[in-house]
Amino acid sequence: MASRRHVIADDLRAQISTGRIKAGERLPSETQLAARYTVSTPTLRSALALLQAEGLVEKVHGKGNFVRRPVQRITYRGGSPTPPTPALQSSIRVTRIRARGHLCTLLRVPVGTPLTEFHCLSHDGTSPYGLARVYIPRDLAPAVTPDESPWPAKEATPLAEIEETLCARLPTALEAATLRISPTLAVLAITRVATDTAGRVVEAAVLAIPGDRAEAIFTTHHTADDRRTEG
Amino acid sequence: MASRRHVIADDLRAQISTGRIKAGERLPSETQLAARYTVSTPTLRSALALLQAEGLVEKVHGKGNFVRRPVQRITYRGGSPTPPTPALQSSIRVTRIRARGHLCTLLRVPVGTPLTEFHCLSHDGTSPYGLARVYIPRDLAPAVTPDESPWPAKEATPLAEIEETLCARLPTALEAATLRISPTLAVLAITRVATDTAGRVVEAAVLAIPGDRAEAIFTTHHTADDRRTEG
DNA sequence: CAGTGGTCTAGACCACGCG
DNA sequence: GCGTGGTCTAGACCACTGT
Repeated sequence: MASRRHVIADDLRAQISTGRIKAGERLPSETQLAARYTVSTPTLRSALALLQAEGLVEKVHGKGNFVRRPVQRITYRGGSPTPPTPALQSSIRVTRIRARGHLCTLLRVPVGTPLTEFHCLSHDGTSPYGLARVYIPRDLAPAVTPDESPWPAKEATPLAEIEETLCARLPTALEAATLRISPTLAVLAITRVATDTAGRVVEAAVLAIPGDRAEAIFTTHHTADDRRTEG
Repeated sequence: MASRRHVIADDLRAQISTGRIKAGERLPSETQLAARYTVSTPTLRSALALLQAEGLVEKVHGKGNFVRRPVQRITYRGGSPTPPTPALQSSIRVTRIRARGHLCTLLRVPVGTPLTEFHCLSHDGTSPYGLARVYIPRDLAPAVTPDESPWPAKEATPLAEIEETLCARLPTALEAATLRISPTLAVLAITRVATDTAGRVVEAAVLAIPGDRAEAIFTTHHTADDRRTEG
């Protein structure tokens, strides 16, 4: 029942949580740990893989295994048209692209429609923790440049509805690399589509947040007359 | 860049998606596959582990590796006090427990408060796919028995607000076993807390849905005066 | 360069499912 | 009992990071 790797993982987890191995610190090398626990290196590595999947340990090739700092939890608040984490450092890259494939479905536009893409990576100090790709039809966001407010004002088109679809999935190779997480650590993926009163999609956003530090909160108010709209 | 396991996984994935290996079918044994791809068994197993994590293949000890049937996607609709998947077979177990630990925080009740627990496992035919644990203070759900409607009527206490918190995490050992998913496949975890107009928590639910087949949708309607009702 | 993790091998033995 | 997957070993060699 209790395989060696679980015993080792439990022991290391305990050492981390009790502070015997502090956050940010490097673990002994895999060879040393394997010797200490008298197991082969593949076995020890599989134990570390468990801690990786939990987001507790980060492996850095050529350097070692490091205890991850207890990251502050990222809270995504649903129902808001504004960026998920407004008061955050983030590097934004703006590109002009044309709609194709899945984006056409999301934005309900024909293939080739000019779009503005915001590729946004949120940081907390050195560690990245949020990846957002926002797509806006260019005719609705006329002249957005990196110098201006990166999040285009939407007052011009009154917002009618925001639909957010969430799922848990493994990160793509690109997402794992960008967010510096293990490819085995699931991300919380949020697809947000905002439509205006005319039924046009004014914004589609695809967000990926590491599962170990993200949570999304949705609050639904029910009025006294029990108007059960929604779904 | 392209490690052997990825090449093998890509090949098997292609064979599955093109239908050369059909859903429900058993793959050749790991020994056979290892021979076919001229790799060692651990390498082949690590390739299968990738497909497992994607939810494409299910391993059954002593029997073999099976291609999972393309499960219909489970859609959880946010903002509703009713069970997430109403028209579904589900086995419900009702227990009377007393609040402790995390439940006290969730339900905002002191330790020892009598609760009714609904342990609910939703099925689609033979395969389980949703695990829900619903907790209700017993004084608010006076006489609920398995024979009655399992979901207590809430008309007595007008609902004011529902807060749903979502995160992506690995399943607990119990969840993985109950849902028959690999422990490496993330679940979408939803914690739903419903409060009535008096501010009391009338229901707290903890749901776990396999990440490969679940998505949660939240719709937010914005009225002209930008009043943030729910959805 | 030395030290680290990344990948892979060719076996071994154990645990499970089924006839 | 036999075939299956589950776990583990004791190495090997490659790739990356620092000095």
